[in-house]
Amino acid sequence: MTELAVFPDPYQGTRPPNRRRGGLADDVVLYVREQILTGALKPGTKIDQEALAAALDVSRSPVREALVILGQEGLLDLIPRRGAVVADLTPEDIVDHYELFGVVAGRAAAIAADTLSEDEIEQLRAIHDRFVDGTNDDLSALNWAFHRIINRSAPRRTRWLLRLLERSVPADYYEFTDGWDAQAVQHHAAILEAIVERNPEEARRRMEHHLHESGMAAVDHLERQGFWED
Amino acid sequence: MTELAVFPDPYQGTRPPNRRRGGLADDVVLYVREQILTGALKPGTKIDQEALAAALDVSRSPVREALVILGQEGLLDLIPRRGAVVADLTPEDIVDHYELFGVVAGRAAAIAADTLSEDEIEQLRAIHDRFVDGTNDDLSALNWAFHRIINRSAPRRTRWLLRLLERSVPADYYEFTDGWDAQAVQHHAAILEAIVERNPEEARRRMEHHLHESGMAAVDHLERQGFWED
DNA sequence: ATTTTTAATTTTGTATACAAAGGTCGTTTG
DNA sequence: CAAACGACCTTTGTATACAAAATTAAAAAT
Repeated sequence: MTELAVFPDPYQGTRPPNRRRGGLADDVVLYVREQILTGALKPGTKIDQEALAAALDVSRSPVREALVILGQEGLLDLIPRRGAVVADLTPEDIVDHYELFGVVAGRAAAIAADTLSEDEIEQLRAIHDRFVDGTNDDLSALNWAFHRIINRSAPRRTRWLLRLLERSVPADYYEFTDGWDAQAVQHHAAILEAIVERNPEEARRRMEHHLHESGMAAVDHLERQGFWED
Repeated sequence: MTELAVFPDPYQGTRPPNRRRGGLADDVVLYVREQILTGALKPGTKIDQEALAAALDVSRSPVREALVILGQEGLLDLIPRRGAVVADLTPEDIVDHYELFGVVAGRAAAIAADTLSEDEIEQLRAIHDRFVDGTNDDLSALNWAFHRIINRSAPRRTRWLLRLLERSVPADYYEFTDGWDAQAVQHHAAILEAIVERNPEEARRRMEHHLHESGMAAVDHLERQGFWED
């Protein structure tokens, strides 16, 4: 409709024809979140509900639900009666976010050191070995699997928060570039060791350190990608 | 409409006549959240959108947005195509939640010990003094003010998470009953002391301890209130 | 009598319609 | 010329309408 291509609409008709898992709102969330986290949508940009709906070929109902979700995630500022605006996402925000991620994931790691069964620790080691090897598999998937085993030992509310923190930050976009994967291997090895030794406090410290460094890597990568240009 | 009074509708016509701050969705969120956190709505209860809309005399549009928000807060489970159900909220969940609150507020306290100005520390002491006194003011408000000074020294994302964690848990309902206020005074004094001494790690530890004990008090109080009866 | 099938009903998800607040732009007035 | 006002247009928030999935009830079959 409008010639201002805020939503270039690469998804036109791309949605799987018949089968649909969640609702349309989920699609909208995924789309807008990606736009924000890749830097396509800059902070301060106003979200035009109508335009977004048109771009994704849905009505404003699912769009509005999506905006509410992204607002809760802190990616959008929802100002009553005047719409949604892309929230600021400064380097400080990223660092802070990963620091929070650190204290929560650290808690999970401490619990894991206390409660993981020998069998689960063995699984963890197996995944880590393939991670060290690095040639065979998708590193991102292995990284995810490693953290998953640790995190699922945490109680429900902690898992809930970890999922929330995981979603609302650039992740897949930066991981395993440059020498980061080598760093991550080191970190994972140290965490695994602390868990094997049943040392919760050390596991916590090392997980916090891991996430701290992840935050630095993320900021670094985003800067190089020109995320904060213009 | 229906004789099954799932939503007894005490709010009928109670909304301020003309002035409205947020949207209707906020009202619905407040209402349902209160119902859940006071135990009026038990875990597993299905939320009937139509009935809720009728009870609050709004349409389903704001109701659906409210349900999305409460889903994000973890108070409701939203199952696609089959609606919203009140999420489980076991003693373990409460304890876990306060533990998370602890690590995040602990981070804020550590930052406060590092960065609060002398002037802000003086404000903190003043509020604490009135808190100790206890006779003049609303303890709940003073408690809030105390934590607010500490929390606002934290970076943006941390403040965001603290707000989220604050909302989605029983708080006002239990605080300052029995001997809890005496406990809280002790805790606050210890935290203040660590901040005055510019000792971040001690401030963090004491804040974590404070929130840990708060969680215990919350569970204790909820149990006595019959929150988990039936 | 119990289970399976199928038709009817309810309830959700999505689209559309409408009212009101917000923003825009030109005009007026100091 | 700048600030203030006002008519017009846009966008949001809310209500309603409609289609499809899910649930319930009834009927049929084992």
